[in-house]
Amino acid sequence: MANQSDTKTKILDSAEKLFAERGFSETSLRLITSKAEVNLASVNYHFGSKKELIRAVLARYMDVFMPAAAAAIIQVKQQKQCASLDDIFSSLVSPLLDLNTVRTEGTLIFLQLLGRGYIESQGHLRWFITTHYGQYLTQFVHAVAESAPEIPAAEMFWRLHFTLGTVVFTMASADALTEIAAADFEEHNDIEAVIRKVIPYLSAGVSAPVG
Amino acid sequence: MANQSDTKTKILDSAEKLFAERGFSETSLRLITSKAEVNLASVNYHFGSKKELIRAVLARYMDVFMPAAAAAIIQVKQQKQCASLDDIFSSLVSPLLDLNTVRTEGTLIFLQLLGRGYIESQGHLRWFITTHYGQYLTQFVHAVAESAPEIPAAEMFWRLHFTLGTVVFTMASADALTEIAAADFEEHNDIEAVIRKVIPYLSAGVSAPVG
DNA sequence: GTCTATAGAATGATAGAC
DNA sequence: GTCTATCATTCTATAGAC
Repeated sequence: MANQSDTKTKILDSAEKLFAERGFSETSLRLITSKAEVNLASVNYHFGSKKELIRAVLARYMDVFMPAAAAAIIQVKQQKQCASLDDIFSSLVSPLLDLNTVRTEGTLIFLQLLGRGYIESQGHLRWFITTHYGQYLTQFVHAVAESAPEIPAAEMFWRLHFTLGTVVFTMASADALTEIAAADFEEHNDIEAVIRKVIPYLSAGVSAPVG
Repeated sequence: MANQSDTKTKILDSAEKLFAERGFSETSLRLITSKAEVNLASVNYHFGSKKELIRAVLARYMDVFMPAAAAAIIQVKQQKQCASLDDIFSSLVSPLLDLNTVRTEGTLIFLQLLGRGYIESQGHLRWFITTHYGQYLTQFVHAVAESAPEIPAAEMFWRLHFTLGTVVFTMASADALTEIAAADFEEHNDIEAVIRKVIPYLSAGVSAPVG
């Protein structure tokens, strides 16, 4: 009991980093436990299975981010009666960057995990996210729809998924991209700089004239 | 020798489908050969290894698509002296859809493979693409940059990667998304419809005012 | 709660007969 | 060029001692 949460946390810390970098199926429990310096069997003792470990890793971020994001959106809608798309997207920057204070590289890891989960999973993660955090997602969709009332709902459905794709893919390759940008353009971007770059792109895309 | 290309083709046909659906590492050689109704050992006989099979699958599409895309861009630039971003992106639609005539679901499979390759690979596929098809990529980047001269080169680098992310992510989840759209909005989209939907989003994003 | 040891299943790859 | 048989490795998961 003494070191329970210590071992559990060591596993989570080690796992989230490796999952974000290499993907879920490319990361073995052996790698996780050796980096965490705990015994292989402890994963199954504390989490039951690899699948449940994956969900626990994601939940630790979602439980922090989702309520914070919801509060930020409510706040921006109170301050401006007609919040723009840029306002809505920008309001998410603080909750995202606050994840860096919770854990080293928290923002990057969270977004990479989200991307991996969306693309890799055969459904169990998508199901986990929508059933556990569906209320927040609905709230976000409504806020965006309000800010771009000229876009029909069906079109908005597609554009929000385009947006998710842009963010998730960018974050999954963020390390490689910042490296190339540094070499080719002598730009030195951290995660916040990348987020700030992507927002104008997203806003313009979501509110583009309907073909 | 008699059935050489027959077996080789059966393997490629079976592999590309499975790779696109499930990803590379989630697809075993056993699954590929059993669906292709060939012997397990034939993969290593014809391709040498799983890695080389993956490259061969991608190359079969790239060798068709890349020259066609290059020709389409040259053509649109000849017809209009000031081709817009929309013109450039739209010129790629035909080469993409022509892949459907080469193979059933060719367009979707190609784009899904591209996305999987970009995200999953630890470098060998990215290296393969840039060394074998780098000339085409450079040409494409130049064409886009010409059509949006107000965007600085470094910013354009980022926006083109945002664009790539949007496209490959959308295609990787295209099946799920069209299903949801059909259920929720009674929209029935094929791959061409999805491509036509994404182009305005991309054009607006790439040419968005620089923050 | 943590450890060793191992079961049990799956994988990529290959040797060698035909 | 195709087959069977198998090797060597890796993986998740668990039983049982401490």
